[in-house]
Amino acid sequence: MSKQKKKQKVKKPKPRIFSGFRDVFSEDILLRQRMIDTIRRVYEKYGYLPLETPAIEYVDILGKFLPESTTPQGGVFSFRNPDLSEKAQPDDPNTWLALRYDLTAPLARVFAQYVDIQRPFRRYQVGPVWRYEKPGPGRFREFYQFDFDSVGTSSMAADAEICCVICDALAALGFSEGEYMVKVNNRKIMQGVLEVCGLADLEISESSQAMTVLRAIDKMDRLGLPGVIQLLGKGRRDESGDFTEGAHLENEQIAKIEQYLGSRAESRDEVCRGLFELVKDSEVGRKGVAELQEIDSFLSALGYNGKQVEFDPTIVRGLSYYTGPVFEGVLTKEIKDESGQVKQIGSVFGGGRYDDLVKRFTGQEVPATGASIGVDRLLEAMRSTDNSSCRKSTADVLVTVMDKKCMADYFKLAQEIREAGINAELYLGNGNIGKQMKYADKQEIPLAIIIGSDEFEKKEAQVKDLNLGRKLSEEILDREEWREENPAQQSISRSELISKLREMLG
RNA sequence: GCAGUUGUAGCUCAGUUGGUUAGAGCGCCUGUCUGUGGAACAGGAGGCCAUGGGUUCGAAUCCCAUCAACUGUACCA
Repeated sequence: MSKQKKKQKVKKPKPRIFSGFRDVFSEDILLRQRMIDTIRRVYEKYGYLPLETPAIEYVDILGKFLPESTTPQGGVFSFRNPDLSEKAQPDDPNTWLALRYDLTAPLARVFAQYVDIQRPFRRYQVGPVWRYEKPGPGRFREFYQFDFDSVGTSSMAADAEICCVICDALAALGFSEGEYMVKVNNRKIMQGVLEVCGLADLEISESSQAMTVLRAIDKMDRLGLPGVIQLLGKGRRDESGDFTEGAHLENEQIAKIEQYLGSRAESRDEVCRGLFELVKDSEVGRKGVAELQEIDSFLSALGYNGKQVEFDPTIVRGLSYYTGPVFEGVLTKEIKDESGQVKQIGSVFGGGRYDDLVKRFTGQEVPATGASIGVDRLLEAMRSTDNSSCRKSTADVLVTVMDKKCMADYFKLAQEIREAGINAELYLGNGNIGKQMKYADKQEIPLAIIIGSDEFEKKEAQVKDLNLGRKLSEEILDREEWREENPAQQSISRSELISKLREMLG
């Protein structure tokens, strides 16, 4: 007795899940799978090859390309290497492991590690990455990225190609021209602008004024020009009363940057000309403009117009390792969220040129460029815009069980249907026929087959179109009517069953 | 990280100036309906009122702490 009491006192684990992580169910997975397949076909059309790398890397592999960063430990899930005893050398670089937080750093490692890889090396990779940061709506600590990169080429053709691939991928997903846009900028131009403003005390370091300026520009889409100008000057107080310290620029400098941010124009060429005027006194700046012009020439030759790819000086793309052109694939379509508020989806692709990433391993210059898609975000966008007509179930047909003694026959029928290339599920539960219909309805299985003793005798089968029935039921008020009409159901001889199923499934 | 708001059923929320047995809608299960989904009607299950401490004769309600969520902001490789 007392033993039992003790047993009951043992705490049962509460089912729960760590913040920022989630369970994903069939509906979402099926949709994601389909999306990934579509994008993969585009990547492969351009000749990219698949690569897989492990979820866990040594911390220094991921980390230290940001020389003075207060990260990475902050944003990374890291833990002790269990192979090493705690007494082992404390500064052994193998001591700490971490979950990868993107797919680019591991790519650089692979390239540095396998020296004999044929260059240029073009690969795509999809998989989960992990970041230890505050989760928000549509922002998780574990999420999928789908990258493609060209390593070992400094040609602007590679960068132009990245833009093409992003366009093609979004088009393949069903977004039409005008619903998406690739925005391109160049880090060299930004550096040129900073130089022209007399902020050339780069190397850009974590807390420098130049850095604060870039951060401010990066907020353009959210705060708009007035907010950015506040941040360039003294600072900005937000709705909650929190104050963000500004960059304390002189009015003259702010004016220059304002001019820079305003240098948008109808055509890419025009943007380039405007930017050139602005940074012509800076060597890097001129180089950056030249790069953009080269990209423009390729894109124009291929027929990618200004509605698909535009040059946008407000694009910053974080403060990361980018050294040249940077890209952002945005969805311009507006969506409504649950509360009916109109929202912009915004950026779904991001990337750029990172010529120094491999160098930190080998010392060798290995230019590279690429982009990454935020799979979950794009998925969310597709769900709320439209074009995801994915159901929860993989089965096209549910074979119901009327008479359990005939289970073998039902089983055989299901097999027969499968052999004809149609996904068929045999009902394996205990419910009566009503339960089984309900099951098919809830699972969103489009068709159900009913065979009882009558049908066995006549060599027939009842086939019910659940989707059609659901529609018809809206007009039926009375139970009797509902039952007698048996909506959307028909008798079909066994010999014609398969072809009829095919026909009904379209 | 900082600031504000909020934690009551699976979900969305009521819950009086502290008062005895904690409420609704939706969803779920069962039946009306023994070979047919929906609707309708009837019934049922489901709560340590986030957690821990205080104040009080008495706390979902008041106070403190912790945790979590949401919003803004910062950071974002």
